[in-house]
Amino acid sequence: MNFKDNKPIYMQIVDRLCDEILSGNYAADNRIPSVREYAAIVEVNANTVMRAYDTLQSLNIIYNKRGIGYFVCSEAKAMILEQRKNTFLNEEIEYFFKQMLSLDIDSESLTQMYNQFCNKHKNNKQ
Amino acid sequence: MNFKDNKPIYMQIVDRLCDEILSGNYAADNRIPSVREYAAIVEVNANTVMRAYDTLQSLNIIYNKRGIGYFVCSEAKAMILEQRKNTFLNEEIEYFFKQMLSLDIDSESLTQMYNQFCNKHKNNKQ
Amino acid sequence: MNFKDNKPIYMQIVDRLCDEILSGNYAADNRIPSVREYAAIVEVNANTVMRAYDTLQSLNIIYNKRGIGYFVCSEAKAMILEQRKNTFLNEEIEYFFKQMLSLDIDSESLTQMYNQFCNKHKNNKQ
Amino acid sequence: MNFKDNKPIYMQIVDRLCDEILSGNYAADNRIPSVREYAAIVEVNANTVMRAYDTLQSLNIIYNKRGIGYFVCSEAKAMILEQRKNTFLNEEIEYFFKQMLSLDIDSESLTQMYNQFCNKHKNNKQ
DNA sequence: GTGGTCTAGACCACC
DNA sequence: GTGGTCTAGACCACG
Repeated sequence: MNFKDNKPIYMQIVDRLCDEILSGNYAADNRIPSVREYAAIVEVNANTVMRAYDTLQSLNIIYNKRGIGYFVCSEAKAMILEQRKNTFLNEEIEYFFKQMLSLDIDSESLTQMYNQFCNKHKNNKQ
Repeated sequence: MNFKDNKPIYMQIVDRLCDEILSGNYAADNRIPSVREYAAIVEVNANTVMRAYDTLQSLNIIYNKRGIGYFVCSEAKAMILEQRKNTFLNEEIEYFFKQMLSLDIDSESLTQMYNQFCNKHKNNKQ
Repeated sequence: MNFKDNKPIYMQIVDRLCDEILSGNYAADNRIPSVREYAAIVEVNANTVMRAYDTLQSLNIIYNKRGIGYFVCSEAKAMILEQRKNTFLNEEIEYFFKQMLSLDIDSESLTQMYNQFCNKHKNNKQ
Repeated sequence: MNFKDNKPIYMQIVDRLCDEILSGNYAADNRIPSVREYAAIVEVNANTVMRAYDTLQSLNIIYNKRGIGYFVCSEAKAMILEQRKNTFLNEEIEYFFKQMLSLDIDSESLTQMYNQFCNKHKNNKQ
């Protein structure tokens, strides 16, 4: 896995696991790979994965069965979306709008760009 | 000044100075406050402000007259806008649209939120 | 069975078996369930139950007849009570009293809470 | 510092720091020792102290000023007491009462023991 | 100087 | 086998 270096690796692992859960790759109440397995997958130290799992656990996205492993919470998807929605609405959107103002981009051109983006995205999927 | 946790303080100072330049608070070829003065204003270590000034200088937004102080470049506004436009269009907007997609926010509600934001912003200025 | 997180599962099984012996559920010199049976009852790995039985054996609370099963020692109840009394008086009570002091809980409210607890406990038994 | 081994070291550091805050050793809005300093004091790896500080921060007992250090929250004492009261009332007291029941200790003898404990404690302080 | 992240490797309790 | 804790040491961004 390729990590960006503007964000801690363990947070990028958190993001990745969340994506995998949202995509249905790891379903509710299913076991996710062990710390060591996942460390091998993403080619990272086990401690770093442990920290990611720790974070996810404190966010109620995964839970631990002692001696067995980590499992996806039944409400994981909802938790992830809620989590993301919160930071999006509370932090990201304001900064984004400020940028639009200072760059003099009005809502019409924004809508236009968004539609373009959606179309491109659709085509990529097909 | 209140700093956010997700961004280095010196970068937030850079942003703030850019905003002040754009707003006309510091005009082209005028002197901006000394490092120490500005450090007092924003209540921050002088080294941190120094680093912000350094950054601004390397972006051709301010320049230094040794022994006198820092001055706003004549093309500062243009530089800032170009700078912002680049990172906005190349990096931020894509991430932002992805978030919208995954959070199921359509362009109408986005437009709505933007209009709200603009109104709030106007009122704050008055 | 619901296990708490702050104590090894096998110790919680030890506690539970002791409670069952004290309550007369398993009488002296009677056979207790096989490791596998008990593992099924409490929904736990057989190894974990094995470890609990091991512990109980080393405490002279149960004994093993090879090929037949585990049996309650004749002095089991006495052993359990002695055991508990020891750790209670030597370790737990001091910590408990310290907490009360630091949390400013006086003996009157403690008595009150205890009476409440006893009433609740009675009702549960009925 | 002597650590017990029935509890993770970093949690014992958390406890110790809380005690020091309660005792007034570290007052509200004052800086506590740096991670490395504290590691030297308690003779432990810096990572372990870092983890303790992390925990305390997530409990709103200390906060971080970037590049400067950790500081005691203004409401730290209240947070600690609330925290401790919660675990005491929710977890410890029930176990304690169960022990009393099974050991046939009534509330009178408990009160007696508590008074003894308090007297001993007073004498130690004098 | 500060914290923060990461690695490598070890040891342990527990399941 | 699992996670959890700890150490030692490194590197880095930040103030």
